[in-house]
Amino acid sequence: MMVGMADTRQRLLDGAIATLRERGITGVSARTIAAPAGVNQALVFYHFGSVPELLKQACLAETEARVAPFLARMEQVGSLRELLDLGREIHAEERAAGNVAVLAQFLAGAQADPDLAETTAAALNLWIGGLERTLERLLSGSPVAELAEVEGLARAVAAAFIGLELFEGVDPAGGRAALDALERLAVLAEVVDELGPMARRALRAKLRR
Amino acid sequence: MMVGMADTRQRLLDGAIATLRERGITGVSARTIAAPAGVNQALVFYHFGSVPELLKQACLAETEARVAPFLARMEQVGSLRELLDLGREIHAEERAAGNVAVLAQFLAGAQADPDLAETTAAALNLWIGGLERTLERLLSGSPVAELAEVEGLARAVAAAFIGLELFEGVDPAGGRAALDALERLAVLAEVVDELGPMARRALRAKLRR
DNA sequence: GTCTATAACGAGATAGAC
DNA sequence: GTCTATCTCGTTATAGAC
Repeated sequence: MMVGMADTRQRLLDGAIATLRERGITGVSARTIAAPAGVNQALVFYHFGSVPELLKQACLAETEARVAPFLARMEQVGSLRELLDLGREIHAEERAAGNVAVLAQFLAGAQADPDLAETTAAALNLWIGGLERTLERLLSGSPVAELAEVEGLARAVAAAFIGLELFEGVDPAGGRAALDALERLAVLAEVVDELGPMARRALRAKLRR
Repeated sequence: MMVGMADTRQRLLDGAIATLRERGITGVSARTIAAPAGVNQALVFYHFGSVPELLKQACLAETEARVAPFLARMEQVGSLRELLDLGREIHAEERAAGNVAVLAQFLAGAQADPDLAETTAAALNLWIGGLERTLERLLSGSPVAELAEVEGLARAVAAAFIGLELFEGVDPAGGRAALDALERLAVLAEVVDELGPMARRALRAKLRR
């Protein structure tokens, strides 16, 4: 009855994520999803109608589950340095869980599939929204906020995460070096954030040039 | 004779890129490549042995062709601001040509294909190598070089480009906002680069904290 | 070198037994 | 709800005519 169905649905959602993680977007099919879920291939169509539809639901469900615990923690962050630390932690955890890689696969698949693109954008916005609210709060009155719009900053960080994750997949050592460099540059924002009024005026003058 | 072969080989290489650009990594097959090339599907196997092998050769050939003209211009760049301008230009041109998007598709496909991963890393290194040499030259003696390793910086920039390109595919407006924010932040590096000795010491002290 | 034809297989999707 | 069986199609890859 209901239990079996909910269970199978969830197993298929999990199987979709697992397959995406291990075989990439090119390795996804009703059969390769059903195998790790331990159910029959036909159930993909019974429960979801089509493989793309299953992928879309898996994308949203998985991202919602992953993002929720971090949203709460973002709200308690009190400084850019703390946010950077949380970012490091998120990256490590999501990397270990293979989740950013999954989002990257969705992103690649979405390039030629407008329907999947919409869903992927919605999933990414779960991360971006939290990041945006946090940055808005932390940067109010900061010269960093004068430098760049918060909406753009949040999206740039998310996009850079995705790019780094993909790059790490083809060059792990290079990916680590890149992440390290980005983190060091991010500290610059913190330094600017703490500038005194005089230094701010000097910075503004330099930037206007 | 030889002419026909070289011609067909090239048409298949071009067809592979075109298909990748228009239909994404999931839309690639011997048939979808042969169609825009205007040749028979069997020739993929005659000339390249397999579809993945064709993809690998197309990846390298295309990237080499695209990167060459920019390498020469990188060597003539004399400041970070000029490099930033060149970067903007590269982004616009490559975006119009759909080429960063193609690299992104390779990158996604490479996540589950070690063979393609190696080729993709090699292709990316064509870009990264030029960027690295330019940064090395521009940043020698600059405080930015103390802040982060050049190798990491070059890879971070490349990875961020890729991520931005993918993100732009699912959210064009958001992608533009992100690119804008990144460019503004990059100006920070230029400002730091031009700091006087006293300001440098202050920055170092802050960073050490 | 290029084509047609075809073999062998995996894909999405449905019908129907249970 | 879940399975087996099956249909149809697209895929890789090869054989052989030209």
